[in-house]
Amino acid sequence: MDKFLSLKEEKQVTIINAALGCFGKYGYAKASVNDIAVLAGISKASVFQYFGSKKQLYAYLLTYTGDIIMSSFRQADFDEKTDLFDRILLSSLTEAKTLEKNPYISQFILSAWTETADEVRDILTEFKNETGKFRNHLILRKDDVSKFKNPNDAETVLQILMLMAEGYAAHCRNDEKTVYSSLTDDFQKMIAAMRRNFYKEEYLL
Amino acid sequence: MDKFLSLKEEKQVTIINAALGCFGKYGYAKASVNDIAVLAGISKASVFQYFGSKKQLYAYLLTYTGDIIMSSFRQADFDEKTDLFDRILLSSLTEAKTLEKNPYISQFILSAWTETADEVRDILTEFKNETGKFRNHLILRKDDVSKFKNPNDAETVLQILMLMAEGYAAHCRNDEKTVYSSLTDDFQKMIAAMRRNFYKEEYLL
DNA sequence: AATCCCTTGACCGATTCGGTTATTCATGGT
DNA sequence: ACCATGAATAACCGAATCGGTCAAGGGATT
Repeated sequence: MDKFLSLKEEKQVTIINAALGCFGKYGYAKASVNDIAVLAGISKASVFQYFGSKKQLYAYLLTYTGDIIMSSFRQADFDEKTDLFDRILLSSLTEAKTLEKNPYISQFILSAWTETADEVRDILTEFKNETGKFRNHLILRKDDVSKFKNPNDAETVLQILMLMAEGYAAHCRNDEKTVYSSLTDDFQKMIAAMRRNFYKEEYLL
Repeated sequence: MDKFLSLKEEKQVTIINAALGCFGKYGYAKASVNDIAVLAGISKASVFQYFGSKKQLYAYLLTYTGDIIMSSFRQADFDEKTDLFDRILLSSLTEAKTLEKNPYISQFILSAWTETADEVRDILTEFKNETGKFRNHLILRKDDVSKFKNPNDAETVLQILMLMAEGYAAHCRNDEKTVYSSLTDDFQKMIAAMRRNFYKEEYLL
């Protein structure tokens, strides 16, 4: 795989995105190496030259995406943000930025979690153990609840935001032409409106 | 295809769901007739016995799902509901009921809209023309806006609800074990909370 | 012009593709 | 008990595609 790493970065990104897209869309079994090669604009033989085998390519993508997710979550320190909406917003912005550079990462990871192909079962269990513990940042804290006009709404709002995030991700994935930044602006606007209407006035600053 | 229609309904549903799931998940080219047969618990030869060819099966599914969508939308008359939240809720309930009976319909239709296989291009354009005009029911009306404490929030709330619906659909699709009715309860709770916090008090009854 | 390395068209055996056919199986009438 | 009949499928077909290999180009560098 050092063969692959010595390529110029732009070509690497093209190939990686092609592979992420194919595996993410079709799953391991149905995604053929030829599909990936054609989508990346190179020959099938080159893919094997770079990665050795289909399984090794898949394994590389797992560690690649795993590293990106980890580092982007480490970089944005959630513990500093003490407000529920701020944490939600920061999480979304982080994810949007990652997606902008590499649009197929979330799709790939999502498919990896439901992948059942025997050939990659071993490396998948390893991957799941490593990354299974991220995303505990969005829990509802005690001091969040008290800010709501009606404290019972806190749990409901969290569910709303979760659903929105899912829909947002699905939306991004389906529409490649979408400019992420503008969508993110809309998302910020929505969250601001929610906070403005659900919070007690003294917490609106 | 009369061969297929003379089967007992339960078996029909099983086969249809298997086919919808495979086509929806993989797309026309990658979904093989064998996949569908195995998933439905029948032999591949039977599929050809029932539908003649892969393309004819796909065409049947298009009209099948198209009819279901149309009739379920006709049945729930949206024009009678004059409130934005009521219309959203009714739309969601209708969709949830349809999904409960046939979980893969939305996935199939979604994939059909991005299908590019040459072999089914002709029947797809026909299908898109027929069904392209439904779903204009969720437009924001003039009398909705005035109910908001801040009229500017109306547009934002509509976007939030759209995102939630997308996330809701994605959620339903990924988690088969989910009891739809309970999820629908949660959804109702969320919408109620939104209305309670965004509307002027005189519209809360 | 000889060397080197990267890329790829052509090819391999094996599998799977959409589709067909001949056999098996269940069932009901006699 | 027997057979006739229709439904379901195992076995099969040629063609295409699968993951993977390899030797023949092609473009630099010396």
